[in-house]
Amino acid sequence: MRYSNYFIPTLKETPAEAEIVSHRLMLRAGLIRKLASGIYTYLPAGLKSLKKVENIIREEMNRSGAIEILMPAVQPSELWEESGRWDYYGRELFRFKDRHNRDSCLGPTHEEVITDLVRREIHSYKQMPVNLYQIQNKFRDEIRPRFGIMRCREFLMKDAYSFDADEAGADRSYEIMFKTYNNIFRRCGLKFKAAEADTGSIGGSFSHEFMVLADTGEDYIVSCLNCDHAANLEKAEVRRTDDEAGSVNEKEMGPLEEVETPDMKSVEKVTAFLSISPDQLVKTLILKANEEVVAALIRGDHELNEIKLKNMLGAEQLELADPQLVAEATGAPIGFAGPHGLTMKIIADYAIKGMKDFVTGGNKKDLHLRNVNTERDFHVDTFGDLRVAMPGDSCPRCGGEIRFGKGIEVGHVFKLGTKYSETMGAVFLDKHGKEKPIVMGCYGIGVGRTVAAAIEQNHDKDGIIFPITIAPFEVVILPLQMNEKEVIDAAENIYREMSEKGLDILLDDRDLRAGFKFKDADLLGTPLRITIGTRHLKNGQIEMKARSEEESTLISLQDAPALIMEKVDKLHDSTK
RNA sequence: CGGGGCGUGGCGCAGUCUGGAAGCGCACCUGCUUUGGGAGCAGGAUGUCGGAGGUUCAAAUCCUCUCGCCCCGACCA
Repeated sequence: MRYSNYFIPTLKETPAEAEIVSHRLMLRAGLIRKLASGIYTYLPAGLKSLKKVENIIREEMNRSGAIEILMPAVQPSELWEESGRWDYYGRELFRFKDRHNRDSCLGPTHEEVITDLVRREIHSYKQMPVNLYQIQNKFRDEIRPRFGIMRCREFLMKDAYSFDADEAGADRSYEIMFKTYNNIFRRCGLKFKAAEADTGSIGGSFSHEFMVLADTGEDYIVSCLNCDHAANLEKAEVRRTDDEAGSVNEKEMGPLEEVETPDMKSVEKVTAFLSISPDQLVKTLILKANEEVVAALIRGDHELNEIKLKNMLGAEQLELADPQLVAEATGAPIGFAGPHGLTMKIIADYAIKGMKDFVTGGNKKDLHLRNVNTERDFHVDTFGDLRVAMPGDSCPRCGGEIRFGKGIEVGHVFKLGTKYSETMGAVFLDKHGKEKPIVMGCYGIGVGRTVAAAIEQNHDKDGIIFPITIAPFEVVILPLQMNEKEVIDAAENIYREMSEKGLDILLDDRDLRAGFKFKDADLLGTPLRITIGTRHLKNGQIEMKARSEEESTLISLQDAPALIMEKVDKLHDSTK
């Protein structure tokens, strides 16, 4: 491609709206432009990068045996009402009415459409397993779009859906996708982790998120330094320790006593006043799960993980009770709730189990209780893993040291089970002629987000450092003196010869100063730069420099094609 | 939806408090010089000051309403 005939509008200054590095660089390098909040145009170079990711995905999906289809973005409300998600998905669904006043929406995901297709077409175990995927724009009316291409309202996504006759088959399909995703992200040149995750509004029995490790990520992940376990913080299990197991001998317990704690509503204030440490206090949180009021007990220095509680209760909605409800339920204002004397269901974190003579609220204004003990003073309905994992905890699998980090979710694989096939009646006949629901899985990849994540992970002060597999161009040629015939000829020859060998090359044939071309080349992040200038050309030499390396090397004009090819191959090898 | 901030030439901003000729840098156009890390000089073009209404002799500036964008939070593959 000749720069003079192409369109890469770079910016010297950063637009004020861009906060994170990938957003800034994508705007500055002329890859994207915004149309409205969370709605972006891909400019030519941005689109090339997007297409390269798309092609890697397509190749690996096809290799795994998955089959490409294309479903409509416009979907009728009936299907969503059938699955129950017309209401459940909520405000995030872009809805509209057509001219006949029929309710419709723009697809944020395609479980309903694919399940509808499959229930019409698949009737026998002989037709499975099958995995159908598409690469298509998705629409989600995000509460708050942000970070440029990272969280948008319209975005390109690869979504795949697997269909199996039984659980074992579904597990195999999941496993194949898991491996395929590893191949895809490795080929994109990313450093990533597969983390255990919550299934959220997609539902299903288990899932993994593919997280690109980056400080600007929106998710927290916990990973083990010893084994390959990793999990999203909202899912991360807490390893139970031995002292949580033991029961406490009643004879050793101190007598329950009331203590005045005027206006002390926080853990800090109460513990400071009573000269105890936070792990000797138990917080009592009042929550509303669907319509039921429940109490959750958490040690003072721990934090409730609402998702764990939500899953344990099997609740669709869970929220902290408002002050009025807390007063009704406990008889005291917020800050003085305690389990003693409560009538509602009480759920306690495992850490409570081994505690003895702890402090709780007294269910009365300005009152706390000392020497509280489970069983003697109140009954716990269920113990469970309810708290957020924190530094100092150990790996739930191997007990190793765990590390906290941030990540960008670029892919998500779910084992759906029969959630959709049952509600939507996607059934088949097995070997014995018995009717069964199809066992499903679904697998998404954010294509644009993958490009943004790659930039988050690969950049420096001068611009992007694209992995060669997803760079808009593999090589950029900079002829520095556009008024010198020799320079132009050399550039044109290399350009022609390398293009014929199939390389993706940008020839910067603009009549600009050298500095300008260098700056633009660094910004766009093309992995390999060939500089041709009078300075070295008079010795028959040109300059070759990898964007990711500090040093450039002089090579002879004659050897250039072979050496460039060799270097390009080497850069590609690093993603294999 | 709650909190905070911002809308002035293509981009980045000053001017708004305290009303009185719309400015600066970059980009753009012309000419000359320059030419290996975002050139210099000279000249030039470019504005519904987000929009509507109001106050005033006079509004980018004050008042009311409204639209859009960004950040934090709640929410969310």
